Amino acid sequence: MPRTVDREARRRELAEALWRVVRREGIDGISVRSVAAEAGTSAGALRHWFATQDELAAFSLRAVVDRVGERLAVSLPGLAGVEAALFLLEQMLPLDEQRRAETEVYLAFLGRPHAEGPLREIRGVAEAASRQAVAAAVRLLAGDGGLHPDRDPASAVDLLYPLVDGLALHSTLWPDRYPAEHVRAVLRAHVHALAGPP
Amino acid sequence: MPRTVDREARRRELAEALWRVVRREGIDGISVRSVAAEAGTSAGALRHWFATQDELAAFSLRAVVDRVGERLAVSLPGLAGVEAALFLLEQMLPLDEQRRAETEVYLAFLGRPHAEGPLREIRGVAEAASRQAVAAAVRLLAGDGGLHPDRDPASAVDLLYPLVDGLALHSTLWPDRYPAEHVRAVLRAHVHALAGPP
DNA sequence: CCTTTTCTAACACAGTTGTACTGCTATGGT
DNA sequence: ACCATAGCAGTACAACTGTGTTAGAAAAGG
Repeated sequence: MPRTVDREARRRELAEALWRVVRREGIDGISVRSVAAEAGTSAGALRHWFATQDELAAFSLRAVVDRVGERLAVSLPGLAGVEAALFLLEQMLPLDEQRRAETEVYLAFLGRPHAEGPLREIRGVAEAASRQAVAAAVRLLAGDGGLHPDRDPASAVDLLYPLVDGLALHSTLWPDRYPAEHVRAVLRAHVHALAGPP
Repeated sequence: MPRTVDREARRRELAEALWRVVRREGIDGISVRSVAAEAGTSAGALRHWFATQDELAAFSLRAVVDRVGERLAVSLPGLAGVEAALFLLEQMLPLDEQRRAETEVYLAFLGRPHAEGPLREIRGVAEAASRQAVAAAVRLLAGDGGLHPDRDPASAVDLLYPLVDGLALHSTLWPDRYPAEHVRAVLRAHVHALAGPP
């Protein structure tokens, strides 16, 4: 048998090259050739792994979404109540280099609101997952006295969810004005306030 | 002298053609030819008004930002306190067709966080203006008993500002899941809550 | 060592892109 | 009436794009 390569790992590797191009040059910077060069290979080789450019883009975006999803699915490291909820929410914020990369790439793919096709579908999944993660965080709060009994969990999610994405957006676009500590502080302040009466 | 055209109006007209292309096909849909066709003219004519594509893009984005800015600067129509604050904040949300168009176009230009040049500068101005508008809204609240004395105005802005942009983001990307009424309701609920103790 | 499979590079090609340039048209001042 | 010129269309061109095609290299089994 001929040489064999870990197929999934290879595709992931090429997707990461696309991420780097997107972060450096924006979504317009993506081309079969530029991504191939970034990955240290050729356009022909890239085509061996992804039949079309759209397939590469879809795979790359899905890889980002999956990575965040995996972090969200992991059991919380011995935390409970408010701390557990914050841990969960912070998985969706650009608080370190890895999460910043994820947010930037994801943002780059948002420029076409009405887009159709696989990319739109992936975004739809990501959106639903994000909202569910926020809902899970609110449930963690509610189960541990972190949510005041007079507060409606659904309303708490309605506010917390856009707040999280808004913070992610600002911190990604203006990391100097809205650094990780600021994002974390605003989030913590609000989550702690949820323990009080409305 | 030869025939003369309202130069600024003509440029604005072409910018609006670019908006339509961006909304229909996304930021990638922009090309000298596609925008010219959308405006019912030729690529050569477009070049007569904008030396380069970047100049056209910058002018178009600035036009969006200016339009929102003008609405924010207009004196409030006989409102005060909470209602005035809400009116101000709602100018930045995609609550009708015009504002939805603005938000979509602006979002389309956000895909390159680290971008440099005029586009980045315009975005910087828009970001600062948005934040100041939110701060103005909070001041309106504070001056009319809409902000509880135990609340810190700066903290209120720190939360309200990303909330507004997060709502705008969600409503633009998922108008079906987050329609105008939902956005308005979440915003009103939070602003009214600011009158209570923290 | 040799065969077979997998992988890669290189080239080909048609289409699109931004920009430049040329010349035509119509208009307002003289 | 005349014509200088703003406005515009059309063409040209080099660069780059995505996608095919083809031939060769690399590696694991016999």
